Amino acid sequence: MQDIARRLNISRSTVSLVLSGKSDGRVSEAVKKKVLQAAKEMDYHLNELARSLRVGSSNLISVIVTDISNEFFAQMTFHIQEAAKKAGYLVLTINSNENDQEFEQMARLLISKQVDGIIAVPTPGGQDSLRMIIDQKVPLVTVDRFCEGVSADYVGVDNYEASKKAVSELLSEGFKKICMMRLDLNIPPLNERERGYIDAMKAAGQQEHIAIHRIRFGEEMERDLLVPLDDVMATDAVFFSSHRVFTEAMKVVSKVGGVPQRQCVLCFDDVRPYVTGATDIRYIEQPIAEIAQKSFDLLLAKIKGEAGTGRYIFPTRSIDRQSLLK
Amino acid sequence: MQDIARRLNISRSTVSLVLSGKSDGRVSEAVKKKVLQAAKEMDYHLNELARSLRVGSSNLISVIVTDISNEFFAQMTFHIQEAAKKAGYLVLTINSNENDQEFEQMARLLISKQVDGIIAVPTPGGQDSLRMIIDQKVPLVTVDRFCEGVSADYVGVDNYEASKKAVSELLSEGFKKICMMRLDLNIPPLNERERGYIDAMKAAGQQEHIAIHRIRFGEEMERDLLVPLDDVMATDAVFFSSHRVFTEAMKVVSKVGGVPQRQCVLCFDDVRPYVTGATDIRYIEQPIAEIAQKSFDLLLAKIKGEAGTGRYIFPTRSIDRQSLLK
DNA sequence: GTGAAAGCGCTAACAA
DNA sequence: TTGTTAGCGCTTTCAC
Repeated sequence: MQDIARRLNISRSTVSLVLSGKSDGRVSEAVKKKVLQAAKEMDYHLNELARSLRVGSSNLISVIVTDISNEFFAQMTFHIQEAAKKAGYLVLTINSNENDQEFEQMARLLISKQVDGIIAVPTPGGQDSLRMIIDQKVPLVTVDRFCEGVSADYVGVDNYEASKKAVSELLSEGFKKICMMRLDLNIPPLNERERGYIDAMKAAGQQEHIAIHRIRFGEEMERDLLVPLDDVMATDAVFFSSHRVFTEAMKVVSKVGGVPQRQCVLCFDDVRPYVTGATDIRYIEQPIAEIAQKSFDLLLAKIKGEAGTGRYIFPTRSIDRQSLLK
Repeated sequence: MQDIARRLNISRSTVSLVLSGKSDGRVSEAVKKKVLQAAKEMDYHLNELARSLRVGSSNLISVIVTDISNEFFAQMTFHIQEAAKKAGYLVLTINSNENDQEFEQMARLLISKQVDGIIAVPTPGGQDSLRMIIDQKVPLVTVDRFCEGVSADYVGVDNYEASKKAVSELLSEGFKKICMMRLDLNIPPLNERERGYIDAMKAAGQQEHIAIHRIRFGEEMERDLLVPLDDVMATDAVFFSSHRVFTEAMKVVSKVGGVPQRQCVLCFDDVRPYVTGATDIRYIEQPIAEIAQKSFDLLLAKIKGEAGTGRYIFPTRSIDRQSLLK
């Protein structure tokens, strides 16, 4: 900047004025043109770091998910990024790996980096980290998992009702023995989905068929999937409480020849691409794009200083065979 | 920092020394302890922006993919992020949406943000943007797609050989009429995979059965998939040139009852979770984790000033029915 | 072992 | 319309 000022025999502030687009009428057109010209010739790129330091905002936000390679979070992140791009923000994506310590450590690092805001999927015991973020006056929006006792915005769906409804539909179609497979993570959405399943089964008088298989995430995953396999194969239908457990289960099942034909599969989150054969697969759809957009809008409002804290629940849709075929 | 210095009646430089861990023997233990204590009490977070400005490195890198919601790129990004985390870097993820202008614009923004390096999946016509990055002396590693005429590191696989081999295997098993479905993007990996398919068909004397369906990405996708559907259904096997075209095709096929049982499906990239039923599904596996790790290692070496430019080709594996079952 | 002072590249109030 | 100046929060050399 100094360089281009010297070259044109003008001062740095004039150059700054032009380059940051605040020259409306304050700088003559002639000078303006010369500055722009010189900047292009020298392939000059403004140092945003210095600008951020000076003006006190980095135009950086962060999205902390448990694992970006999880399809649901990957899609959510994509939509947040596109919204952020339009508003002039870049996004740092972080994986917490479901780990409280990692979450906390990364949150501290982000605060150090002076991010303007954070959209986070809380880890199971992450209340303290969330509170720390709020204490540091960094705008925060939580998404997907509601965190009790933390006064941050929340965006998500009604997991209980969605599960209950979908399982009830299965029951009323004649699938009686329905078991559930869920990850062994103590997080609200999975717990809610389990409650929904249980209540649906009870309401249909099928309480003796309630069977919930908890799958540990990580090393033990394959074993945990294999152990109850015979029981699972013997049911009328299987309710997978999330995309991740479904895909992992399918990898295992593929080794024993796939899902039995008469069996119905219900899953939380879009599994349409998995409908390759005769298997009756259905799913509960969350409006990911809307959730992402809302999360970003809320964050932006918070950054701008507007906003009060709230909870935003989006509707889900049960996609059954019929919906799939039309 | 000033605050904590004042509170302890010492100078800012001493505080800085302690907090940045450069106090080895230069600061007394007593003072050190007091500083650390005070920092904790005041919930002090170092301003990395200022540090970056001063020392001239941001500890930020960026990964530019076409679309983070694409499973292959999501996984690649995950592994890069974990590698970066270990090395003390945070990563800005960007979607180019296969668009040269967006890529260029984002690259400029990243340079402004003073990122220490960029790992990029080039867009079809992105040579100029890549050259610009190199001219600005920002370390650059390209991945997945080789970009002719740009002297940047490249990490990827041998798409031609992998396709040729997998298609040949299918042919030798008796699947004769094999068609290929690919996205209508003019990018090296897809072109190479097509060449591999064609050469395999020719080598087996099946040139009259060569049929390549180009699917446009975006709005027209569903239509492009629907139009050749009857022809595709009539083949012995379908070779999908990428994960994305496969999943999109499956969404469409699910509406007409799924893949015919006698038909075999071959796909580039891991589709194991899709093996839900009787369909014979196979795939070509890229070692994503290794590719990601290598990309980051190369970038880090470049950042550290070591490194010469090179191409790194990783081996693929054909996963057939047998491998799937063991 | 500790402090004073300069400066990273930029912006913004104020002066000219 | 343009220039001068101070300072964002940190690191680092050099003197004490």
